[in-house]
Amino acid sequence: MRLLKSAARYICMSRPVIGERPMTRSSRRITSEDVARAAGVSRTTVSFVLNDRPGQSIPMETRQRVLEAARNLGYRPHASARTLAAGRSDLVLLAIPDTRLGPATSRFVEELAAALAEHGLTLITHLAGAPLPDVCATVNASAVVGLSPFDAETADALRRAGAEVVLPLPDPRGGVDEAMEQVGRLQAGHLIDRGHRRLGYAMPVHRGLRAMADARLAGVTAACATGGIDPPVVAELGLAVADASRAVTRWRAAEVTAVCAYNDETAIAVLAGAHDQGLAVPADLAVIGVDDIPTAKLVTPALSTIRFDVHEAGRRRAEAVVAALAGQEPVSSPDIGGPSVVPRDST
Amino acid sequence: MRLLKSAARYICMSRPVIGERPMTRSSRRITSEDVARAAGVSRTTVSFVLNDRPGQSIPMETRQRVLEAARNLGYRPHASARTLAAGRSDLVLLAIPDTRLGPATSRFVEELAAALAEHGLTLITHLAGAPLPDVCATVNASAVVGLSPFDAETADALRRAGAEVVLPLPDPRGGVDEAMEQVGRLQAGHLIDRGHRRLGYAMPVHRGLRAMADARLAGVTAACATGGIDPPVVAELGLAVADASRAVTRWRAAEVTAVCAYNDETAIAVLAGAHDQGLAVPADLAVIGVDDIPTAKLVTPALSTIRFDVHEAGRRRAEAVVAALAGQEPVSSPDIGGPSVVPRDST
DNA sequence: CCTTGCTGCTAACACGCGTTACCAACGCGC
DNA sequence: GCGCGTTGGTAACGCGTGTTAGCAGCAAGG
Repeated sequence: MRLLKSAARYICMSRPVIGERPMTRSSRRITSEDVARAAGVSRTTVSFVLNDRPGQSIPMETRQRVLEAARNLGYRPHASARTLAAGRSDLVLLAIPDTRLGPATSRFVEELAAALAEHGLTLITHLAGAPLPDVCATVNASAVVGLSPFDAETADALRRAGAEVVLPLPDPRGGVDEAMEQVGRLQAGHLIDRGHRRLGYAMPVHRGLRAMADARLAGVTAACATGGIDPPVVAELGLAVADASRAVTRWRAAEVTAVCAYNDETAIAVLAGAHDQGLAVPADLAVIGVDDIPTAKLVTPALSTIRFDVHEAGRRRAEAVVAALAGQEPVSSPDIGGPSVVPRDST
Repeated sequence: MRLLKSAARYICMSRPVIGERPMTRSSRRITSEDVARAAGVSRTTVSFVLNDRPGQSIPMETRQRVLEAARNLGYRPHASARTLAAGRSDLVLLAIPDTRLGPATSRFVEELAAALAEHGLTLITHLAGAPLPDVCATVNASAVVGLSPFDAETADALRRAGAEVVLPLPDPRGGVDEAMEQVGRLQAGHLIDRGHRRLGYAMPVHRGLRAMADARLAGVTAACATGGIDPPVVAELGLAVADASRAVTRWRAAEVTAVCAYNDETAIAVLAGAHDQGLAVPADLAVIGVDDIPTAKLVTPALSTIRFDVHEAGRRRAEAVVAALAGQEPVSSPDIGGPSVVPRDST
């Protein structure tokens, strides 16, 4: 029987199929049948033991025999077969937007992956290339997680592609991301506390960042309203000295004394612009960024910024995913956790 | 028959299985059988048409009918089933090491993903969390790609986990990465060209970067030998002003006039250290980094650096993967393509 | 007439696993 | 003896697909 099978495979192999390679080493995969044979039980029993199926009465002695056989043989269940049979995969897909991802993101990913792993889930990240729903379908992800809320259309496409859980869900209130707004509020609040009465906002030109930038700007605007001052003077700039210099000129003309930047890179561009215009930071113009990238404390003057508690954030997001997979459907989008101001020399 | 099947599923659904959610919307997946029924042919024919199987004579009319049915129904083949049946997946796993990934990496990923997609392969990236071989087994990746060569042990584990292709392979010559060495040579060559006769090397403390840093340092050392000067004075530093300041003191004591930094972030730290010591760059100390991160041109003075041609590199790497999957086993590790010097104000 | 070959298609198996229905053995109460 | 529950397991089906062997139908050649 087994002989027949491998004969068939051999014939198959000998045909010049495109992309087919002769199986030189590790000729055959170790399946649960091998484990069963080695332990002297049936495949079903192996499955029961390895999956710790509750409600089954399997004596400790048999259990040990199976586990040992599996370990000795180096058995690893075939994920696709498992997915196919169970109708669900252990994969969580993290969609990272078309933006330059910084160290904050990277740490968030690590936390998320670790927290999901504790629940037997595997995190896969997707940066670019194939459209998200396609990738989702290809890997049979049971959950898709984004860094900021998906729009309704994308969320729907992902659902159709087989994802059971999509987080964060589009915000039904109108798409403003609460956590990002909070970041903007912290930036502006810090500057207002230091006595600034006229703020600027440094907006990135990159289109992919627009949604997040708008949310942060909304927070800045809100804080200005709360503090009783005018909304910020918005200027767009790319990561170039010339751009930044132009923006600084505009702000000076509007009597702006402090600038909230979309992120630390943009903030560093503003620093360069101020330097180009011969302005002193923070005396002539204060600047605050977001992210606390490693270079933030290395530039001159050291950059004030907003830091996220990514540890907490990753863990919370993971819990939300697990809860949603367990059936608690309407989990609200968990916020990026505890942003806080890191005051340095630029404000 | 079909009725029976869905009845059975209903019963299954009604049990309170852990993590099982009632199928509210999109009750059933669209399978190739649905397409077959809609087109009035057998499932086999559908498979032949959709996979464009050569050597089958299927009239254009039938072909069109099948394609149209598939399109109308929004059919998407179930990846796990496909993988299970074919014994091979369309997934390529990109392992990104435990290092802060910069924009250069991000662009490389985009290129790689696009190039692989042209061959019907899907790129998945893995940043951290579960051990790489486990992830590889979980997604049934048919190829695993790293940013720098794997060590022999890891490569072996990946093979055992089911990966058919692992790139770049461990270098049999002794583990020095040719491309990384080339980067170091360019850095040192540039400085020697400018007349410097005594170089320093800024080594990151982060352990995960050590292998790559050693390779780059080897390149610098080689260039020094070629130029007939002493090997570089190596100093370790973290991304903090105090660290960098100490390193700069050491270099000054050794009469170093120019420093090659592991990457741009480290280089910016060196700039901060020089500033802290009241030194002028490049007059007292020249500095060159690697990566050309966006902030490199924004700091004062603008940082000289090495830029990769990531477009070319991603494409070449993708071709190597495709070739290896097609059976050409001994593909040598393709180099990161065309690094070049970007001279700015810091040298 | 029979053979041969081609066209267009299908039945049936295999992939590796989770799951259900069922079974043998045993002990216990009647 | 019979019924019944528990323990410790197994045979068999289904998941959705790729692949192969094979089968009608038809035409051409002998």
